[in-house]
Amino acid sequence: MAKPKSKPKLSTAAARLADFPRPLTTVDLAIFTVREGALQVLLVKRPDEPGEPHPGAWALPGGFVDIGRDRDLEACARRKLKEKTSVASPYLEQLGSWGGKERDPRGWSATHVYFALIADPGEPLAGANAPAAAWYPIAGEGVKVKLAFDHRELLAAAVIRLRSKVEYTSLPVYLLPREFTLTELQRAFEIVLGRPVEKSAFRDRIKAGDFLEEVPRLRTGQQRPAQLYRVKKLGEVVFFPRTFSPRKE
Amino acid sequence: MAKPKSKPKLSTAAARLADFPRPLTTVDLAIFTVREGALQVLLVKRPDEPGEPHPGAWALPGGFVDIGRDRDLEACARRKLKEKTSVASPYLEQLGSWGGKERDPRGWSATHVYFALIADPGEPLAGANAPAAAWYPIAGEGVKVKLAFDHRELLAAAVIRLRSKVEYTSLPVYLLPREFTLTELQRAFEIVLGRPVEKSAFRDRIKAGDFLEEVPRLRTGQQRPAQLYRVKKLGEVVFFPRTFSPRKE
DNA sequence: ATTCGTAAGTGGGACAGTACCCCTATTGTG
DNA sequence: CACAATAGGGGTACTGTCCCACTTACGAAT
Repeated sequence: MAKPKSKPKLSTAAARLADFPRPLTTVDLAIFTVREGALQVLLVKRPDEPGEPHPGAWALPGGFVDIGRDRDLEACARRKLKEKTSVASPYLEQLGSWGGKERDPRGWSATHVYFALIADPGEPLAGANAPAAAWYPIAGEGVKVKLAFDHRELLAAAVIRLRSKVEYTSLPVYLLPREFTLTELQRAFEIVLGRPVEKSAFRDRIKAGDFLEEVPRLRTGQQRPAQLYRVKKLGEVVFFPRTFSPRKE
Repeated sequence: MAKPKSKPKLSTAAARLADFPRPLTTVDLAIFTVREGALQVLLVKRPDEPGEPHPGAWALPGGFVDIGRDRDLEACARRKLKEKTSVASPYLEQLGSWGGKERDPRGWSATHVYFALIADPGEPLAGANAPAAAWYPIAGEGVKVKLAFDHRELLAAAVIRLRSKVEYTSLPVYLLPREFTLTELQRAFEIVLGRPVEKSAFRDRIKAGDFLEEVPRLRTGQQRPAQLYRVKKLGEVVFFPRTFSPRKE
């Protein structure tokens, strides 16, 4: 099974364990929101200290798993999300894992990548010992700045997964505040998908999904007020039976 | 970011690294095929040696990442797949990762789970130093035997992912030999989905997907011979615009 | 007070895709 | 010649997109 063949046979399992140097283990996060009419991702600046790889470069927030504090990978991801945004994310999903010899100069490493959707919390807080953080708009499948490690690849995978799931799920509700209008929700879909969406078809779809409830308030503005809605069960994701607009294109 | 707060500040990144004990890192595989009219998964028997957890229990095949031999996680998965089935899998996909304090008695561990689809290779080879292996039919979301570690959960996730993707992709072609008839392919869909599929609708769907080519041979039998087909591009997976049978049920 | 502009929200009809059912033809075996 | 399974065609019904038009509700301008 997992026995190194070039070495003499060892008699105890404990001794065999020692034959396998352990990879570095990290968790990274792709945290998305909709800000200023664009899909944006939260990036942090790598520390500028001796021995740190990619000093000063932008990267996805994340870091080493702390086997003392983190009971499991998701708890680790939630901890880091909280540290970065002070937001208890309504939506957190594992994207996958990337591991290999070359991706970190400090050695063979494996990272577990999660992606989170949150409502725009405003400018990221740059506390005293908090590293510099900033929202970057998504352009294509990534951002315009260079990213540390293989984070360009991780981010691209996250963007692709997000876009593809938005085609057939209700995910974008978690990019908005708890309460929103149908038009705002439609804009969120359009921003993620990067194309316009038919109003009638969109509203039919949402109605058929039956995952929103009216809240007894209105969004007032210059024109006719809009009904406010929110998801019935926070965290719930509805799968539609068809992809979004098969007729287009 | 990932700095333990209870300890004195260290001056070098290398020293900080040492503060993070590394989790055990493994790769596990859910290898599926269609055998004897059922969806089946390959299991191996855990070694019966001192110090080994869950001795003699059935488990998903897998083992420690070998950072000397495996350039990355997928290579590690392919190596283990090859060792177990001597099959170069046409389809291998990462399912996700599970990590936590409790899942392995040897300590905090993280496993990277892949699932593979292969054509029925017959009985698994029980070589000299190869552990006992066997195909088990899937019942519900798992198998009837108890599994080691948290493998029941991993397998359930794999089965759910497989079933759900079969609703809108061409995946089952990789559960069959390279060449097959449309009826055999339909049976494969039905076996995975666990429900009958309309013949006309099925054939329309396959034709619309346009991923099969005729091979100039026929499957002869007791009746009218059937046209043999195979996928045009090995490894390709087609996504249909709708889930399989929204009208039913 | 009336009019105007704008965005919200509703509704109908054409159209495409396809699930579903039924029927027929084909082509081997016994 | 009957049988069995493959292959394929036709027709209906239903779903959901897409397009267009219309009404509603508010603030602002006149």
